[in-house]
Amino acid sequence: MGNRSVELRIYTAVATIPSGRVATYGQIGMLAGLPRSGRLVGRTLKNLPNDSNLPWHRVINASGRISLPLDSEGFKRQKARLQEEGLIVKGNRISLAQYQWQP
DNA sequence: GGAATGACTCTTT
DNA sequence: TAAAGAGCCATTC
Repeated sequence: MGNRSVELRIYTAVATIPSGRVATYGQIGMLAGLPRSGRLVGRTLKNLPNDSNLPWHRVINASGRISLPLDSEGFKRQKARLQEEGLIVKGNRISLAQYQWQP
């Protein structure tokens, strides 16, 4: 098994989230082989280039909410993309019971 | 090596 | 349901 950077493993995990579903930061950490690394996952996604085609918008926090500031551009983009995929987003809330990805 | 950092999470109030 | 506290991890300085 070749050693891949933490960054790359997180990217790979995020890329597997299917359209119309969401995963939590902690969940992505687990899938990337980095348990309890939610904060790390969030920090890594923040550093993504704007032109990245990674489905970062499908990652939300364990409370079922978008973790970006409500008034930020990032928040608007994430919410819009999720809605485009058919999810119901009320304010910054999303139903994990209904949309959380179960790998 | 030690301290600070962040798109987090779990438990307890 | 919301708020506060402590815990966690890799990266950066």
